[in-house]
Amino acid sequence: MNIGEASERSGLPSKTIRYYEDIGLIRPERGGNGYRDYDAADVHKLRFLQRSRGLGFSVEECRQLLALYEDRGRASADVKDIAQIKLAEIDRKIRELTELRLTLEHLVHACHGNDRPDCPILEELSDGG
Amino acid sequence: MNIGEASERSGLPSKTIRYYEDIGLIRPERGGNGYRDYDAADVHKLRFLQRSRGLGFSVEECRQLLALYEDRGRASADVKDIAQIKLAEIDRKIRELTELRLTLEHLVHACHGNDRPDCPILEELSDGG
DNA sequence: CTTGACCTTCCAGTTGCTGGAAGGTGGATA
DNA sequence: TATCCACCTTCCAGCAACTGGAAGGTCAAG
Repeated sequence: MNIGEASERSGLPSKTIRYYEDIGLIRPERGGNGYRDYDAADVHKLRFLQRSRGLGFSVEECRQLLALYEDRGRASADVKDIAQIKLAEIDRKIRELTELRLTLEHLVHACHGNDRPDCPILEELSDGG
Repeated sequence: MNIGEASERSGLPSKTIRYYEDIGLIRPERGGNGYRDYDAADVHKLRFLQRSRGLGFSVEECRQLLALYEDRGRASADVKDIAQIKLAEIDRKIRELTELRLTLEHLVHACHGNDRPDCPILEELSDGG
């Protein structure tokens, strides 16, 4: 099938699919007209990529996961390791954002938000609290 | 003062300070030797930038905040608006990351993580659950 | 007078795409 | 058969927000 159909079936834009080919994640056949020709296995891989990217794995992590996925003899522990590292990263991000949220919310509440020039938000940014 | 000292006092790397000049956020004087020469007001702005970037404002938002900060007659409501939009964005990010976390945690728990090849994480990525 | 820590500019790379230009191909229609 | 349009191709450029490095100028100390 052409890239348009592969795009529909995988949920990835054609541009992204070509990009994934550029960086060596997939290698579809080519037809006599130069068009890329995707088979079911290619679409499967593309969906795999779409889901793992959506779960927050970086492209390089997806490359590892894909390699593990294609290696029928790999240990599930290898996959679990990657996922656990990712989980810790997500936890850290959530913590950081939550702190940020608190600070910002505090500032927003402190600001009366009228047409007068005095503003606790700018004061905090300026003075460092 | 030279860029090195401005860097120490503001907490921003010299590279970043030069970059902020490139994109027009600050304009320090130049000495006869061509070195940038920062005064207290410059360092103040740099610290302002350092804090607002740390609070998750984009560089363009920082530019707006800086303009508002320098406009002695601005309404605090303008600043509050920007901060509230940012707050909503942070909330959305936290929600998304929390969902992500749940999915991943579920997968990690389901995977026994041994040296056998069957792995629920890869199965999920492959089949779409 | 040389060393080493600064400073300068400029160019390239990072991540993960996305947009657009210029041009070839394929199938339906007039 | 001509033409049209949607699709495909490649390549180049750009986004955010820096960061790294090369090549070279400046300055104070020993």
